[in-house]
Amino acid sequence: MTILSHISHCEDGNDTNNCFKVLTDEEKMLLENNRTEIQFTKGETIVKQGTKATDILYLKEGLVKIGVNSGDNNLILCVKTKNHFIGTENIYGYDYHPYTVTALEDSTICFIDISAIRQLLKQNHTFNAEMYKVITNNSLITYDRFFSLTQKQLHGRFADILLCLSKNVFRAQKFDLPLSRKDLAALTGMAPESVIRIIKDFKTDKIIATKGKKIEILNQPLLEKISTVG
Amino acid sequence: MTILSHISHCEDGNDTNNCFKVLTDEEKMLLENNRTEIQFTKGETIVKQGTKATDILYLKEGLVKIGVNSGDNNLILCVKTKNHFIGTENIYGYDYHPYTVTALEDSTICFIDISAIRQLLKQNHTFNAEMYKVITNNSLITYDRFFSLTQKQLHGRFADILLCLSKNVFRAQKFDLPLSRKDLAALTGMAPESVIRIIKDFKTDKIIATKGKKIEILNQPLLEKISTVG
DNA sequence: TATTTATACTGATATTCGTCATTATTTATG
DNA sequence: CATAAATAATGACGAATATCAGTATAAATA
Repeated sequence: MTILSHISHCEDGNDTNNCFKVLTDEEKMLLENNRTEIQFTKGETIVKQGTKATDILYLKEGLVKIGVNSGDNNLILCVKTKNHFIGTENIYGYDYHPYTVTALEDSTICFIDISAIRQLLKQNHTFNAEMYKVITNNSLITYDRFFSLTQKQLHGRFADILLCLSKNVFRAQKFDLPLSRKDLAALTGMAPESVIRIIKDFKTDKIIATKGKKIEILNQPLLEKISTVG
Repeated sequence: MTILSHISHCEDGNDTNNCFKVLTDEEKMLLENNRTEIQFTKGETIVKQGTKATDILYLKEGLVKIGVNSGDNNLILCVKTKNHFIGTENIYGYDYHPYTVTALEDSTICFIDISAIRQLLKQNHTFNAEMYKVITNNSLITYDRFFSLTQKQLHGRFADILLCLSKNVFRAQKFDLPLSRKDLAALTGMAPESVIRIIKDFKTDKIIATKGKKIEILNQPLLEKISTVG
């Protein structure tokens, strides 16, 4: 399903990163004193592209989409699950949010002051190394999606997203889809009508089954094949 | 031309990074003792996707392409100019080259031992911060290209690449194009025939002029407009 | 619960773009 | 220098996919 071995198409909701584990109690307190925890309800905008970044985000609970928009064009770079950092681009070098983050489910976000993050990166090299891993993983996921969306056609792209949602985001064959058809379109770089048609195709071929917002993967091997064939 | 203010579509060949400037003499020696400088001629593969990474690359002189391939599909993620790091994904977290690096012009590459880089990141936080900037910039460029290739159609995509080559890579209205039509196709996510047709279109509209490998931008404002309109 | 509004779906049509086959031109090689 | 090989260019065609217009369904709101 992917060009990069080991690297999946999107974030993994259960494999938490090790960033916090490597901190001393004192360092944890520093973090604690420099963060604000805020609840967002489904649909709410968490940060908006172009605004000044003063914090690094940590998704404690929930699910969000990372989107880039310009005019009518809409692109969802990726979907982030709980226990992931968001906005690591703003740690050093760029002071504005490069994308819009929106809650797909009710979510709990920690806003961590950038200066606190910098302090920790400076004083705890293991934390620093873990942060590199987080950022590197982001890059690899982006390359993989870049490849998928530019080199595969509709069915392959949609197979990629379905596999990612099933394997990494929900870790189940059957799950509630929190994304609208329009979201799925922005995530796969196609028109919403195309999304609908592909879902229909996959249903007639017994690859998936849907009922309301529920979606179930019936034939994963075939989906994998569609993904690789493109 | 881009969704992210300040951020251009590709690397800038003249704005060198500050990574080395912030090192002490002793640290520079550490680097000196842990690097190997190798010459590559045009067309040579510098590192190959999937192979084990033991070094971080620094392009001292020349021009390279960063490509991802799988089967027949070919994608050029970006073009890197001199004075840029390559393979920062391998600093921590991932031990294999995620892409193939190929020389577009005769190039001089420094292979820097990863452990030396890690040592410097650990002991010199300013160097560390500069490395974050390098990596962040890479991410932003990738997002921008991601957007271009998935949201714009052929003419818009090709305008983006032309503007990038002119403004950032060669810093001239007129330059020798070191990329084949096939390369340009892989860079813009289209068929080589489409590249040829668009070049023809741009020539009939007096937007560009070509002569052999030389290419000249005649109407940059219009090119910018084509880029934004998509 | 009725009414509006947003989302999902469908079919017909148009367009963009890739593929294929062929020829010209450049570059590499004996 | 001649020949082969790679690259570039062109036109005809077809496939993939977007757009549009319309309907059905679900969700939000009065």
